[in-house]
Amino acid sequence: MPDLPANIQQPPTIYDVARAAGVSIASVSRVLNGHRNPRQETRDRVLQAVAELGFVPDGAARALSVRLKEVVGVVFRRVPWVESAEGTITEEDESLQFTDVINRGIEVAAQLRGFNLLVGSVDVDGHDAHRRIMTMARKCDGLILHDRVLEPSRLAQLSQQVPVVTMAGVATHVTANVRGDNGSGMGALARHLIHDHGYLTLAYLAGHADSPDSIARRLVLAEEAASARVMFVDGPQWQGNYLASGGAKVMRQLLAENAWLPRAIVCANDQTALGVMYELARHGIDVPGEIAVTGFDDIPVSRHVRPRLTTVKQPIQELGATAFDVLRSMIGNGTPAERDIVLPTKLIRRESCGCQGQGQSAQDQAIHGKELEAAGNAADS
Amino acid sequence: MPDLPANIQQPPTIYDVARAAGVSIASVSRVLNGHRNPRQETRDRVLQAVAELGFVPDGAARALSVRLKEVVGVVFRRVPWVESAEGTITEEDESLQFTDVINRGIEVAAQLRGFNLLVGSVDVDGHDAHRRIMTMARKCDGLILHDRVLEPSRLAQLSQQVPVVTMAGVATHVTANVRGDNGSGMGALARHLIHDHGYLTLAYLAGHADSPDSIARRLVLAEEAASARVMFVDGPQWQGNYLASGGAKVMRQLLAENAWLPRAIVCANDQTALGVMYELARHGIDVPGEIAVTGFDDIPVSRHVRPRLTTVKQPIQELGATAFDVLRSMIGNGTPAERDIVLPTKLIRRESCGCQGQGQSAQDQAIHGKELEAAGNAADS
DNA sequence: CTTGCTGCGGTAAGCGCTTACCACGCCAAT
DNA sequence: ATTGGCGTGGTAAGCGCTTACCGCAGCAAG
Repeated sequence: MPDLPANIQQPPTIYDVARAAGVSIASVSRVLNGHRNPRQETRDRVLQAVAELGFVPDGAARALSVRLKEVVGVVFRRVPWVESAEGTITEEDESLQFTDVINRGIEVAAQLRGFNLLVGSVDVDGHDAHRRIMTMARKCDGLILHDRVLEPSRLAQLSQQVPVVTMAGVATHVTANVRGDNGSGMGALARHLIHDHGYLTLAYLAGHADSPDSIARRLVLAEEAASARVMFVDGPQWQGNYLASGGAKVMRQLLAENAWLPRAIVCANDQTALGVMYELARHGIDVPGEIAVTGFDDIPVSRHVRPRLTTVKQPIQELGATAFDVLRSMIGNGTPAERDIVLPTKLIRRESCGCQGQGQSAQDQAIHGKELEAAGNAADS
Repeated sequence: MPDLPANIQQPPTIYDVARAAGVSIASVSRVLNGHRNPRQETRDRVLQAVAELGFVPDGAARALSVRLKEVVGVVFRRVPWVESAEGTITEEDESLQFTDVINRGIEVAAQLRGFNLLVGSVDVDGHDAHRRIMTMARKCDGLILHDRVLEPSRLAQLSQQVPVVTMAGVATHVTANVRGDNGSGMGALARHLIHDHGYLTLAYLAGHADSPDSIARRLVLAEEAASARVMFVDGPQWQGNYLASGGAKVMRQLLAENAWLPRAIVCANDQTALGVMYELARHGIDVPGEIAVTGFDDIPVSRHVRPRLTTVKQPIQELGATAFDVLRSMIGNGTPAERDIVLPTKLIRRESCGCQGQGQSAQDQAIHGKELEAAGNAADS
């Protein structure tokens, strides 16, 4: 059987359609773009030719002409990949997490407006990250940047290529930023730990040292602790990196040197908390009995670990969708209505803080059940 | 403070650079594309102008000119989203799974070759999926299609726009396909259950009825069962949909009508197995004590559930990377070296099949530990 | 001194679209 | 019968690049 290389031939162009329909390329274009110009009879001829040839306009040509690519880009930092003992590649963090969920939110919102999502990742060393991001920028109408993918000093340069929205960063003169409300969320969490549980010693296990989110969360926690006259510790030995490995490493270190430990460890995010719980479990330390642990974000796995993680829920999906909407509003007319968008957060009490969480537990179960059922039905249809 | 709308002005074009450097646009282009033509002195002038203006060539214009966008697309089927009782949106399946891992593999491989990844998803009803995919196709140099995003009859039409590679489908005259080796993997799993564990009754909980993977896996299992004279059941009441919800639903149904159950349930994929175990646990049925359960794929969560899931490992990451490589080879010259690429699979024995798995467990732990450590160190650097 | 290379670099065509501009024919109004 | 308006659709310019083609020096060979 001769496998015809059916794809060496180029797809039809608008000229082919025009010829087939016996009209000019202008008319073809007008029909395709829903102008009211061409009359019905012409329109039909064009449409028929389009159908017969299977014509779809080329994106690049269209983009060049209308100065709109209908593509937005998102850049995130890839977590390191490791060769495991089995010889296969596994990644440090294996669940659908903060970044991934945000990206989904972006994608869904983009689809709604006829945009597609171009994804790019930079790795830890990110030596030529700058160049790669620049190139990517010129393939898009706008860019959404996750935390730590580009030195802030480069932002101005980037944003003169395309509009830029950052996630969990800070707004600048030229870029907008979308984030969760760290203040109210962390405030509620801190008061819960201090007043409801009566914990007298708290530690903050930080995210990246320069992360605005991490800094803001630490600040609020410190303030609440101070005003309640509760002991608060942090510092270099409590420096994590937003990854489970970072949390685990900090705990391993602390445990190894037999350091003093607080009654509750407030982590910069859920990932970190997961790492902490993992390490505590390995050392036979009971959570929350001996040490309470909390997270931030409410990523999906948080309610699947034991004990289930008490955390502050961010509307992760909406964070992404909002970022897209803001970016969209910047494309075309240059300025967004608002430069610093903050979405509400909410304390989610589960067991890792010491709550019995029976009610909560039942609720989660119910949700989970309903969810499975509903999804099952939908998928069957 | 007047926030200068620094981005209403268009980014510089090659003409701006040429003017600034006092040369023609041709020379600028030549310098940027590393031709040996322009002499050092000219080259320097150009480079300086480029740096001063912050010039980066426009992707669309470049694509139009060189007939290469350096973008590949991937389309996957989004799982349904459900309004939960809390009023927030959650998705049926919350972990980084088959599709996601493949996409990462694609993205990483693409980056290596200077390509970017355009992602698009279609939802369950996918009413205008066809049009959306077509449009997307013209924004890319090639397309990778996951299972069930497009009716096979439409494949020919699509592939006359751009080269197409399918995942876990079947190769056609015009498309290539990448998949795991179902035969050897399922064969090993079946023989393990039958000979090592001595189970006498097996059921196959299918994926989508028309999925080549699911069909192939079922076939091999049935053959092994037959040749060992072991009882094998499947059928409509064992029809899942590759989702956890599907597995759970099948079990709920079976349990509700008090149906007879086999000693071991072999699931079409890990997701399904997770759903099955969830439902069995809810009914207090011990896995693997009363019923053994196995999966397929070895997605990351498989080794984090209790009991840990015995499964057949597919090189998921490589599946994606391979798909990209094949697609890349089809871009430009029309035909891939091979149309049906199959990657090896491997039986992974954990506890859900009835193995004690202490050794395996220790190994997993070790890997996990090493992984965390290595990742932590890498991230710190 | 002419001829023929060779290295540089400018001119312009073209990639596949969209759309401003205009030509044309038709009909109502003068 | 001439004119002006309007609906229709063709012509061509332009989007921002790459590159084929060619002209022009400079220099070695005849």
